[in-house]
Amino acid sequence: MPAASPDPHRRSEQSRRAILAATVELVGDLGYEQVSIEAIARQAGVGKQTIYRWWPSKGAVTLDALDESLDAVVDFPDTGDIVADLRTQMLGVSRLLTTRVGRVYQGLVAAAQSDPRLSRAHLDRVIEPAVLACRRRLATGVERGELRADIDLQGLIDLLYGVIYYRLLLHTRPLDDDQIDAVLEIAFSGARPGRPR
Amino acid sequence: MPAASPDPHRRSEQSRRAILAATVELVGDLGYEQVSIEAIARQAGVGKQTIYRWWPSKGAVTLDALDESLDAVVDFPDTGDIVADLRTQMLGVSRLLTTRVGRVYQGLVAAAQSDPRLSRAHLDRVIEPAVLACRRRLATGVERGELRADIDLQGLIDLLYGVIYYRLLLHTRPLDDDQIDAVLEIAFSGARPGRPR
Amino acid sequence: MPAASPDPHRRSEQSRRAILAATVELVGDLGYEQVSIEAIARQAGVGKQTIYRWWPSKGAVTLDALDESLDAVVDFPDTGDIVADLRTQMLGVSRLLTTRVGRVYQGLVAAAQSDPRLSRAHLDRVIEPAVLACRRRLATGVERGELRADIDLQGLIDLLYGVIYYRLLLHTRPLDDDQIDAVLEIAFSGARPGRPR
Amino acid sequence: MPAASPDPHRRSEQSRRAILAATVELVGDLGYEQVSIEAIARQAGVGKQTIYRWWPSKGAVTLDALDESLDAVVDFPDTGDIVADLRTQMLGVSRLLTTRVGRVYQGLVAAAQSDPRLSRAHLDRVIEPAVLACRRRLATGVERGELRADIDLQGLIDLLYGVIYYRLLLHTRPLDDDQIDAVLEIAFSGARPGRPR
DNA sequence: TGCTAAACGAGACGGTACGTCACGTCTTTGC
DNA sequence: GCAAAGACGTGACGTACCGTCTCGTTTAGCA
Repeated sequence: MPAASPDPHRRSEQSRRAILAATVELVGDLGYEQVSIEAIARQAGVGKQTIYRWWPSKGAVTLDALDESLDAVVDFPDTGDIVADLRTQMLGVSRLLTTRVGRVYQGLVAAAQSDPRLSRAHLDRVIEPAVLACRRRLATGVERGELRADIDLQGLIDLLYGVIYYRLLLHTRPLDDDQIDAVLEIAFSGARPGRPR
Repeated sequence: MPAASPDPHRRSEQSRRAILAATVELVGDLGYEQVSIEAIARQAGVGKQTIYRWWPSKGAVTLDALDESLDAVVDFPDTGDIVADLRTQMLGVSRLLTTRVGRVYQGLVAAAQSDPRLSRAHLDRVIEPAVLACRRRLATGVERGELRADIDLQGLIDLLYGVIYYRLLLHTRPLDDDQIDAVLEIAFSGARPGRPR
Repeated sequence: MPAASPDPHRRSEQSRRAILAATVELVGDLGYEQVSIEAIARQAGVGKQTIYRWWPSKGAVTLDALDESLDAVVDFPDTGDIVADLRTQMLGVSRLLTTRVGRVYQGLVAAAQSDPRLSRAHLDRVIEPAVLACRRRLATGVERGELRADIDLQGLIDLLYGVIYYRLLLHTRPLDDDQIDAVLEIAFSGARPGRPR
Repeated sequence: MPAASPDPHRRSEQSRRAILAATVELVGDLGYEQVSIEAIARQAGVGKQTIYRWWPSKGAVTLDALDESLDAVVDFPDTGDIVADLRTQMLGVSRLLTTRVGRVYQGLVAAAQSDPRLSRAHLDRVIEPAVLACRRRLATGVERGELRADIDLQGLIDLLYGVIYYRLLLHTRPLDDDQIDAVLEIAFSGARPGRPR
């Protein structure tokens, strides 16, 4: 397979990396609002124009910076036990959000509140792939009879991931193991009494 | 008994109202980031210093402005049917967040991402009272045998309200009736098959 | 002749003194521009309104504060030697302007540059009385034959006091004894050669 | 010979000119105190930062603005008649100070009262060159025997220019022809009687 | 001696300008 | 011809004072 042909006056990969790294570092350490594009350029040893040339806004840089840190988490395991697999994945996400990546993500969501294009990009590039992967895993669970066939998959996904966002954005601490268990217990067994377990 | 001595130089209620009203209007119309304190002062016909005298930041003004719009929603009905009552309340919240108040709330949460004191105030003044009211209503449901006695109430609350935040902050449209039904169905009956309904 | 009717609720002499004293102290120490009316009120332990009630501007307060420090200097001695008497008086003025009073005076003149009413008041209350006193002493000198009868008295006064202002306002150090002698030598004997001394 | 390395990012001559022109216009028309840096920036069509980048204060801008208007006046004619030449120059200065330049100069001196660095700059860039030029012309007069050899040149200069400052800063009208003649008469022939003319 | 009205301290108010920071654009120089 | 450097016009930041306007609280003179 031949290498993709590079642009003749191609952008500097080195600058790109430096910018994204500086973004993660600064936003992770100081918080999104406290970081200016000028500061990122300074930290990355790059001219401001080089940022403006390739990204429309600080939020867009942040999204790109985040993107590379998030790839791993989208994968869903499939051990045959749907609840255990969800627990594994949710725990992974919760833990990742405990690190600097969490601060960056908080910043991204904050920025997206006032920037529809950024919000759109966030949905397209982060949320939708994750939801799709989750939905596929849940569908497998339905096929195998682990889940009720009439379940509203979107509702289930919203329920499970809503908790994580709620915790992240309200700055209550991320879910720990027990809390994830409690949430999964309710989601899969229901809150009403009388169900045989 | 002498009358309590009133403050000699008390703050102007008229200015306070004008500032909060201007904040709701501007943030609701233009979005949080697009609104400056100068614009709020201008719109309210007030000096900037009058804002800075009484609030530490734009976020704090926003929280106060929101506070007054939110009082109604905290109340939980008690008709004897816990699921129906939750549906009523969640629908009320979802609908309120469809209005300008929703934009204001998005702004508040965004601001709180970079301002720990504001985040704290948000939790204390908005989240905690709402959660408490919800918990009380759920506790009543447990007493009446409508809910499993061993349920994790906090987990249930996180689950239900997490969905709302998830929708609000990701700018997917707020929950409609059917979606609320689907969420409640899962939360109260569980996703696993085999439960008699 | 009936006594002037005093105000029934007359102004506080104590406050007046405190304000003028605070003005001399602050302006003398920090410089005119660096002192605000709020600072004077603070320093004097007085409400702002008490200043605004009695003076139209900071410059007016400064003029009043100065006025009391300047009374002594207007007096001209008359020992029979016009040059010696002028030397005595000019030296007194120059020395006074070395103290805090000098800084206050600099402030007054600066303020008067942008405030015609203040400039007018300065002329009427400070300059004119001093010039008048000087002119009277010079007239005596003319009568006694110490001065040429055809001399332009105003020109002579301008010349002598112009030097003092020039030094004060350009912040070159005030005239010392020798410099005053040199100036008087020129003014009274002329710069052209050939005059018998 | 290698070219001197030019600054890579040099300042805009156009903005500099616009700022100085706006300063002369505004200060000349409205008075120094009445003009803010914001107004100068507005009038010049320039950002405030561009002023603050290159000047430390309004006074410094004013000094630069003045500087260019003052170059012509420093020159002393030399017709061989020292008194006539001084009359020519003093009249030129007095007339210049009747124009907008006079208002600007009043503002500069006022500002210098509270700003030692500005005062220093004023002395170095305006006063000293003028005094030097005057001293040179007077020295020529001494050499030619027009002036007494033992005259105190600095005292004579202070005397002559003190009058002009006195008039300018006290807002009595600038010297006219006759007044300059009177002053020169005294300075060069003295106030005492008996001198042959 | 108690009443009344001004002057008082305090300080909130609507404003203007301050001097700083960051924005996003533009231009110049160097690799 | 992209990248660094950084000046530019713009505009918001948060602060300091402006001069005006209440507030209660002295404090005098008149009753």
